[in-house]
Amino acid sequence: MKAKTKDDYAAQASVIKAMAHPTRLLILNSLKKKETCVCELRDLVGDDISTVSKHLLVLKNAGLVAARREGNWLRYRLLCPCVLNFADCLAGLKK
Amino acid sequence: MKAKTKDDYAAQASVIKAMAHPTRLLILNSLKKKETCVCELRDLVGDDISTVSKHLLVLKNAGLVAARREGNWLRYRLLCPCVLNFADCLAGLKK
DNA sequence: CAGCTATTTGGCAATATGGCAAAATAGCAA
DNA sequence: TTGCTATTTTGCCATATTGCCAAATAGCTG
Repeated sequence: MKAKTKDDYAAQASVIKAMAHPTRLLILNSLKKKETCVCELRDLVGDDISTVSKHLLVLKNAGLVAARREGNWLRYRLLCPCVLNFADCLAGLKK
Repeated sequence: MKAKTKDDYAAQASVIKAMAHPTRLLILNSLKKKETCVCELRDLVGDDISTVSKHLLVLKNAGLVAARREGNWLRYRLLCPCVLNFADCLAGLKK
């Protein structure tokens, strides 16, 4: 692995920042199991649907998820399952 | 892996948030190579030393680094190298 | 002790973020 | 077209974060 520039770190940090929220981690974990529409995710996390939508936008901009329209529903899916390996690695840290 | 509670996600998110900054990623990568004192890290990142110190505090509170005093110097070291595997996984995402 | 170096802390202004609600948009069906 | 549902966008406000400077602290040496 070569030396990284500040830009490299900024790019990584922006993706990590996208994960750095409890609700978004919950969403990512849920998407690991299956493609899910926004309304299901709203029921899961319990926040206002506009809030859930904003979280999904954050994840989409970070390149972590993608959406596919199916009739009225947008089904989101996880693009990078490796992020959850990381979450598991962290789970071992604190306990 | 069992279902996680909101608290589990909050704990994970707080660690991830600690990583979600370009300067802190740079610091973590540097610490992977060797224990490093604050003044060396200041030269590396180029910010004011108080700013670097605050970043290190964030990392310490997250449980990612620890400090050891050696004379006048505090040498910081990385507690959880696995976090960098994650960063590498992300690096593969964008390119 | 005084004087020095390394580091942390407090305060502050600028900026970013989270979440709610209202308005806007996209697609379906009659 | 109108009406309906699912979703996104926008505006707003409260809160959190960032990074600088100055002051305070911790440990060394003489």
